[in-house]
Amino acid sequence: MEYPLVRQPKSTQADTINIGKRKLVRAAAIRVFIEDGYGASMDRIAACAGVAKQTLYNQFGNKENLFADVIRQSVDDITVSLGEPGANLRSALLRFAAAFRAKALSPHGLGLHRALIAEAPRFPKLARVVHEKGAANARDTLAKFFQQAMDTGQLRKTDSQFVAELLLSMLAGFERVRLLYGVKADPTSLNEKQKCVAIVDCFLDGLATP
Amino acid sequence: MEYPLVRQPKSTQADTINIGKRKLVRAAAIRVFIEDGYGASMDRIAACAGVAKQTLYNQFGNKENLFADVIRQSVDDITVSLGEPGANLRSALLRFAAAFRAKALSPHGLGLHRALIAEAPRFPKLARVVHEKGAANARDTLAKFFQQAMDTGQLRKTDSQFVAELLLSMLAGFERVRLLYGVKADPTSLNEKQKCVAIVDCFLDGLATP
DNA sequence: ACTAGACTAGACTGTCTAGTCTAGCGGACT
DNA sequence: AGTCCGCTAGACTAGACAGTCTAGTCTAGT
Repeated sequence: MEYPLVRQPKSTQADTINIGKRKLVRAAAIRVFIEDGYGASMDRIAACAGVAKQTLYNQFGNKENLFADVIRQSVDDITVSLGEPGANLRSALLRFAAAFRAKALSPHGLGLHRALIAEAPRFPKLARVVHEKGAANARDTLAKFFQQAMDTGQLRKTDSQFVAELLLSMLAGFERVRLLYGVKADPTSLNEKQKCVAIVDCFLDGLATP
Repeated sequence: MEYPLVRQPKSTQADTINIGKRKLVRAAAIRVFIEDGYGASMDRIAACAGVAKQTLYNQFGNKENLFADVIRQSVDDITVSLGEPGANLRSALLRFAAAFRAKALSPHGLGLHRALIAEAPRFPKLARVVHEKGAANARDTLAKFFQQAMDTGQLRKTDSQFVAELLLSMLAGFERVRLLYGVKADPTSLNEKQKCVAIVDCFLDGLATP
């Protein structure tokens, strides 16, 4: 049984459509979809939003739209900023590493990832868009950053797109899979910060100028 | 519409239960589950196996059992062998890299991965077992290998479990995600073999003795 | 020939869920 | 006051699907 997060202040909107309700529905939907995937029922989302089911349909038309809206919405929040390339390469990467891992390995990030992987065959366009706005975008930003570092001789010259992918893989590869499989045990002796350092240093040593 | 892979030779078993049918069902089920995930209907699996639905229930009791059986079955085939550690570290890793990527990035491997990630919350025990027999097993094998290499001074001493995870991440991190999201385009300029070499060399440089 | 038991095709049941519909409520504007 | 319109609660429809059941077929062993 699900209970509403917030009991709306009775609605006081003059607009043709109540924007407050829309936000309420979105918040509930993201919660429920992340928890249960696309299989979650509209009844449950409505209950969880503290709203009549009809309101879901008034606002979003159908389930696909609601899912797409909610997913697109939350991908915007996922992009991770990267400092300026010049100053200190290593410390910029360390900051990025920590921020990226925090998002990718959070329950929210994992739930989104799971739901989308599961439904990618059903919603190929949505999946592509999310990948472009999320992972591919992060890769391209990193790649540009690395390209500059290569041009200024801070890194060995090589395919910048590929090494960007490599760093992202190292930051959220095996461990993300482990968490997606629901396995808690981490046989590693390192804490979060040590992992970031180890990854970034391994990466930089591998890419050092000869 | 689905058509049977093989039209059974009419069944000629005296056993209480027809083993030929069992194999037929398993083969169809793995195909269909990999394609559609756990949501695939029993009717479709039966049609695809060229078998009556009742036979599925005779053989496996219910859908959960069939799914678990089929998944467990196909994880056994996924383990990748690793040569002896002594001889040539780099070439052993290169062989491993190619074999691992071939399995992890194949449509079969990806389908299995997708189905399991989607259903991990519903089947936590199954997910844990698969992770242990698959990824965790590969990691432990690699870790043992690296530990020996560290003991003999071929690699810098560090947490062998962690670096094993790191290599696996590099081999199937970003790219696996891209494929799971159904994105075909690879902006990278490297071919499969070049990727293996680049990954292994980056890894070895990062782990080189000082 | 007869029997046992696994198989088949397909009808059937119960449940679940997306989506619709209806009746009534209560602000907000005229 | 009266109308508009989004809201609510909940009944309802239609379709999908797991799982069961039935009637009848085929094969092996006796």
